[in-house]
Amino acid sequence: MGEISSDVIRGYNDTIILFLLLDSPSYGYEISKKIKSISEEKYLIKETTLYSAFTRMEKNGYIESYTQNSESGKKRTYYRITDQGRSYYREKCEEWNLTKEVIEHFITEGGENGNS
Amino acid sequence: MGEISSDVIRGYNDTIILFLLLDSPSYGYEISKKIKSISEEKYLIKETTLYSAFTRMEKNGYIESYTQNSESGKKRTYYRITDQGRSYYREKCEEWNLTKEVIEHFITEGGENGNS
DNA sequence: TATATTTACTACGACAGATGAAGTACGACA
DNA sequence: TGTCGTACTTCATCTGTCGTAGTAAATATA
Repeated sequence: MGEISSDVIRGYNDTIILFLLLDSPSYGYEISKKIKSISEEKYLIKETTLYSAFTRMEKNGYIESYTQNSESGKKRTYYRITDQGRSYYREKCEEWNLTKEVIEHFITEGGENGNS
Repeated sequence: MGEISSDVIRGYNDTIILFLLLDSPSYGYEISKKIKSISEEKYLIKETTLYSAFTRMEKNGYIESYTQNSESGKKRTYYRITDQGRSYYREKCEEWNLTKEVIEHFITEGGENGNS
């Protein structure tokens, strides 16, 4: 079920969100649904986590917001990735590869290794 | 240099420490040196992070401490992993594999993908 | 012998990101 | 009429990390 602890993902929520903005602007609800489906239900981002990430990233210049009415007339806040956001995303991808390598030195695969 | 951000490692410091206790008890200073060398200088855990992890994990029952004098007569606090600690470690290894899979859905390798 | 460095911690306060709880508001559907 | 889905916002709390600082003994260097 929801096996993934938040402390693990913590450093990557911004990256995940930016990934979903690479091709076109989007908004909170849509992004949360996409995270759910792309992760095959394995990661469900919390609403508060998502919206506070938007605020933070807009402050940092990684995304820009604008409001637009949906078909039904209801207003939505859309987010668009900036050039800064794109380069931050690229950095995080590189960092991920490094981090992965480092952590795997401390992980044992089968779960063997435990006595003597 | 120190490319790895703490938010990424955050969920894995405990796991890293437990890994280093799997085979034999150890103490703070030794563990920090081992993390440095095993990670090929890519990850240097902060002293405060390390010692607060000890406190937390002892409270959680993952490790036990005892003091022992080193050859020189200086006292050290050693930590020994418990059975609970071993099973927690195993869980975290499994969680890692899942997390890795999930995050990689949102990472683009070459850094391509950026315009339309 | 005097000093610097390494070893081996502890205490404290600050901060950032994640979260739970709660509330708002509109449209669709039954 | 009421519930569900969409689309958020506000607020207060928690946890882990980190900077700063201090202690103290052992070892290396001058």
